[in-house]
Amino acid sequence: MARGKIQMKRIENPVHRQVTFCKRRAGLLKKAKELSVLCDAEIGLFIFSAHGKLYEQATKGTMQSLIEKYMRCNREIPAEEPKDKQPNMDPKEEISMLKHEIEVLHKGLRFISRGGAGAMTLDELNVIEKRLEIWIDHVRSAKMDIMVQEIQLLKNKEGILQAANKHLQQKVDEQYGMGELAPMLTNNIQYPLTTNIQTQCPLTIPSETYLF
Amino acid sequence: MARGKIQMKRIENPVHRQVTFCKRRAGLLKKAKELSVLCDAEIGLFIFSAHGKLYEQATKGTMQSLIEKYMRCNREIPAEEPKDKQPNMDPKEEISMLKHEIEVLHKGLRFISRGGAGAMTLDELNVIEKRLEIWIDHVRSAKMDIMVQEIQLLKNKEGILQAANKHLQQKVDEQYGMGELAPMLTNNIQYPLTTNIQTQCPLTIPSETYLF
DNA sequence: AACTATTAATAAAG
DNA sequence: TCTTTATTAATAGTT
Repeated sequence: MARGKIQMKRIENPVHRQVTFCKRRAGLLKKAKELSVLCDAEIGLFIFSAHGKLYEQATKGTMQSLIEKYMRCNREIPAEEPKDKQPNMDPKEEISMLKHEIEVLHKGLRFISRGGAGAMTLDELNVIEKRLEIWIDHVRSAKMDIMVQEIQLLKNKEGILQAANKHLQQKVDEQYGMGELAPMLTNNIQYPLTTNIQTQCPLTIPSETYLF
Repeated sequence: MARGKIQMKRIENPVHRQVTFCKRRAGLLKKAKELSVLCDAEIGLFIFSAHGKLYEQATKGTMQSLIEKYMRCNREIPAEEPKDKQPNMDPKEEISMLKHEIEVLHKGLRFISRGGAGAMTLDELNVIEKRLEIWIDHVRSAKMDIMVQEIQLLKNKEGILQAANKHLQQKVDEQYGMGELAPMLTNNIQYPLTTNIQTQCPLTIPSETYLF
């Protein structure tokens, strides 16, 4: 537009590039403003320099509100509203429930925000979300394994005890039947079953203690 | 810039305004592109016409990613947790408010499960992430409760069986001791313990099946 | 930064 | 709307 035309490609000379950036940036912001004023349009414009510095212009309101409007426009299907499971409920109880739900939520948010200091991209958040799920899975998996193991142990004990019990009951029955029938088995078999079993579980699993 | 200069105010003639909007919009988008190319800048530009139609341009990547970058740059003050502004509030209004908050979270979840095709802000995604954790917690809580219950049940069974076993063992010992000592107890007590206990667990808990 | 020769954008008209 | 055209605005290269 002056003293000769230029090629539409990256200006290699850094000084020229910086100067042009300043000039054209100003021009672009100005034109955005003009378009907004002249034609009653809402315009959001942000420019990141090559070094990452931000220049912005939001006509009619804040950039935030414009971005929200932009988001709304880009959303196709609003999807249906989730209905209440229990339509009729005590209002106080309902408030309490909802508050608790939100409170827990905020607690979690604080946790995250303390760790993941501030700014993250969608991809980063996706990764973290996956990580969280994986972490939760790992902890849960470990706990599940332990609990399954414990359940199996208890079942085994139960089986052994029942077997022992059966034998003993049989013996008792035999003893009571001695009046009519001669005893068939008198070999004194030792049942160590009642002595070696530990009632105590290796783990306590309080129902209110979870991951965090 | 042609055939006379114009005042920098809204063009009242609708036809003129529309024409100018078309022309200047094209010009602005073009200049944004040029600045981006020439100076290696990232530019996000969106224009809403007076009637709400959206025109946009995002150089170097998607508008979504640019908005995220913008959000990051603007994230100096994280803003405090929104406390309850009005401690005493109309219950119905409060319920409505809280429900709305939760509804937003549900909306976000739907977004995620659909595959993240739509557009969301970083904050919305953060909320969703928290929501996922809460849901995982709820499901886990329910499963934990069931398992704890089951373990308790098994422990109880074990106790009963051990008690029965002990009694039976005692009886057996007494029977064997009859040769030297007269039987002390001959009342035929029935032990229903070995018959009523169900070995089958009400739930199967495979260690590889988790929440999703 | 300021200047200025040129080019680019565009207001008004067709 | 699209094209043309007269004019202004933007700006590349220079100081």
